[in-house]
Amino acid sequence: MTGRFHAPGPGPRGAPAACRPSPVALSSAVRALAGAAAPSSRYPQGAAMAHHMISKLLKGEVPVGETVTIKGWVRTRRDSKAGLSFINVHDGTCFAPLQVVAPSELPNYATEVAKLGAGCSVIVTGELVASQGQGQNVELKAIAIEVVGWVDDPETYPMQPKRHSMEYLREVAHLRSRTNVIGAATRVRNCLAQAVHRFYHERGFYWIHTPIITASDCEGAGEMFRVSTLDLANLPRTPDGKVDYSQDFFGREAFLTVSGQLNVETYCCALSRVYTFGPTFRAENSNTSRHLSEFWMIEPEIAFADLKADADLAEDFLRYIFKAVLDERGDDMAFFAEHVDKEAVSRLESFVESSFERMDYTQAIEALGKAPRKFEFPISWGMDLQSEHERYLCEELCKRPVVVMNYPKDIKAFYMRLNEDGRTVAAMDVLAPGIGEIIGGSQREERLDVLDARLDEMKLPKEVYWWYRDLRRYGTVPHAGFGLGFERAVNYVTGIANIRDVIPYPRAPKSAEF
RNA sequence: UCCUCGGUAGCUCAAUGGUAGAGCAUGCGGCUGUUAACCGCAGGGUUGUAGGUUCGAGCCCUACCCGAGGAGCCA
Repeated sequence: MTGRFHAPGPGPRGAPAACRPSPVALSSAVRALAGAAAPSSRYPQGAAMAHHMISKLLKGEVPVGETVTIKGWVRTRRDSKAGLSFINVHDGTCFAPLQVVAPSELPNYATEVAKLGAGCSVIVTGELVASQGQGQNVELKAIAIEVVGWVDDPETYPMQPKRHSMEYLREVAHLRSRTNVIGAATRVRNCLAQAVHRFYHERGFYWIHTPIITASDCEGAGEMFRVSTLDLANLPRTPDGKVDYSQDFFGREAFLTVSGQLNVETYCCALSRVYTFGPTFRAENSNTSRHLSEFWMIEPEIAFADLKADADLAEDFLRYIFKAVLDERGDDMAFFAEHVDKEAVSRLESFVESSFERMDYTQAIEALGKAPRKFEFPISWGMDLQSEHERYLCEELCKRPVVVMNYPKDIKAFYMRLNEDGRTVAAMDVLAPGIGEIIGGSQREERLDVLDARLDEMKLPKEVYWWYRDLRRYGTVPHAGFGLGFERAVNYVTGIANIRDVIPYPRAPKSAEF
């Protein structure tokens, strides 16, 4: 792979350096031209931003006739013997590239422009004009094209102007961000993340930065990654032969967090409405299209709230962030609908207009019993739902997201609130078509005696939960929350099937090259 | 981790146990206000790795590596 990290310079068939115009001289001319047309803003514009984003040009924010400068990467070049070339340049600010029309009169046309190919970086100054061709409203009639970086060996440049498989793109993760599909997924992901913060900010929630390193493994959600500075080849031992963690960095065992929930509960019971949004780590050996070893999770927690309020919040929340994508990323969503998943846009549109189906676990079991099809695993009350059952509920029975509530206590975590019936807890899962469980949440057990009884029942040590129990001793309140797997939400929105394609650098078992 | 399927040119894929091919990409030429342009020519291969069976293996067998789909765990 190191062979692909070439020093910048002309390609083997590119122009020799002596033939090229001085980049310094051209750059200053370009800056002077661009400065006059710089977009206005109430915030200062740095010199580095003294050029135009392609998104603004295509949106018509700059009038035709203006002289503008763009900076970006070449997608394709088509030559016309009428004495010009068409160069599609993208800069990531929107889905579409801008078509640059390069006349053969350019001083570096034969030596450089005619040799441009996919991946080359360029700075183009020219006049914004109405397009004579189909497919775009405006195009850039080039006055000067500066080649900033050549593609060292076009024959082995991994990105071609064609459809690549998602599996292949994963192998070139450092370059796949230049493709249509990953670029679109990146913009949608950002749109969702911004909408998450906006949603909570508008409702008076505080973003709590819960710790990434946790010093106890009492979080109870599966395998954890150990954090240690001990020398693995020479571990300190206690007299009875065990590893002596008192000599480790934190003086005790430490791990990467699998959830911010327990920590954020303490802030909830003081600031009322809080949420976390950060990375989460699971060391499970999961090889599926829905699991990552490192993923991002959003965990709101609300005080003086029950399970219904929790489900209401989940619904409002998802509707809000999906609406944001429809409002802000129509270009990218149109691409997903055309090339990735036909339903991508219509699914979101119906999502923001309709409510979730809600049913109790007990009702779900009944519905599954009446299902006009056979399941590989028969289901009965007290069992956890299998993937096939969840899929049936949301994909076939309801054909939209379903909130399943009030599960048997024996299949759920210790902190979930025990219901009046004594055999179920106030837990909920939101199941989305094609994804499965996208949200898991619950009302928390706020009664100390009931919590203690649950800890005993599940043989969990009370000592390590001392601070969590304190919340129930000092001014306890009913509270509830949930966790949304951020990447699963991006999968759902874009229609991209594999979770490894909606995060820049996926971490999974045997997979962390980049 | 388990089950199933797969790995052939830069990419996507063909090839009855008998000479390893196409499209796209790349290079060169032609043509054209073009739109993943089009036409022609050319270069490009230790068939995932290591063994084995056979006169002969891309194809059959064994092990391993990697990937995909499904399952479990979960978000």
